[in-house]
Amino acid sequence: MLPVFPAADGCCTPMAREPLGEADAAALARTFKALADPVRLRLLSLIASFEGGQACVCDLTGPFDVSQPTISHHLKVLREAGLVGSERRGTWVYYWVVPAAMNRLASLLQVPGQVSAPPGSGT
Amino acid sequence: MLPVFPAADGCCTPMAREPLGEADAAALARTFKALADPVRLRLLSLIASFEGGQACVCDLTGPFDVSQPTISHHLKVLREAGLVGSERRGTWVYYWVVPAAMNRLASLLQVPGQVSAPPGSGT
DNA sequence: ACCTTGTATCGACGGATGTCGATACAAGGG
DNA sequence: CCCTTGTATCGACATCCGTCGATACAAGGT
Repeated sequence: MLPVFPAADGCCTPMAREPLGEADAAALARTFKALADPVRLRLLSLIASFEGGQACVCDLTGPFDVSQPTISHHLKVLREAGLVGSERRGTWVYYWVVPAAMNRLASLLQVPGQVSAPPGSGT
Repeated sequence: MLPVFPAADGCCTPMAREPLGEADAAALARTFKALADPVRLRLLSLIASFEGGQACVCDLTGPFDVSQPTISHHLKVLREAGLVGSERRGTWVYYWVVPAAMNRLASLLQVPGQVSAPPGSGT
């Protein structure tokens, strides 16, 4: 399984550089599955946007049209994917995003070479 | 639907910066769904790794344990997500990744504040 | 102790998704 | 033309996934 921590600009070989192995692809797919839901994406950006980068579940149930158990489920998915961390503080449970995990994904997606030119041009 | 073209290093506001709207989240989730499969991830990196950045379907069916219709299906998903482009050239159909789309996703995922500290990061 | 509030787990259900074989469509060669 | 090769579509099936209500667990106040 790919390590999650060492996120940096050039930490991970972009997947466009050499073919992904089966195991890596499976692990990566699991992570992207966690991102492949509108509620979870909004949860992530909502948590990250909170002051201090943290939010308790009570802050997160309001903005959504889904039930509290569903929010709890989505938070669990994000946590198990390593995208967020959580901690109980008294009565409340707080969540925060794990920047290293997000940045690692970002660097994996990066396609070197060109950024904003139409495909198939010359080459 | 979010535009796919204008990908650049700092083109799009990272989703960690302000809460994603419902529509944007839905569109983004659709894109990540396309990435949330091991076969599609390997296809993507395999295509990108080919010389010239292009591969015909006949190059892509071999490395996988799934049937040709399944590969064709996955390529369709990637194409409809805007992650790859395709073109028929004689008997064969060629695919290439769309760097702008990949880099846009990468910049959206980026969480500012804790990367690899480029020179002069004031935090 | 009890009750209240916050959060997580459980079981169930409907819809989405990955896979296949069969088959249709596209292009070129005999 | 027909046949061969390359690719896409179709229909069917099993599994996965998001959602819910009910309920269990956690912590603090009275």
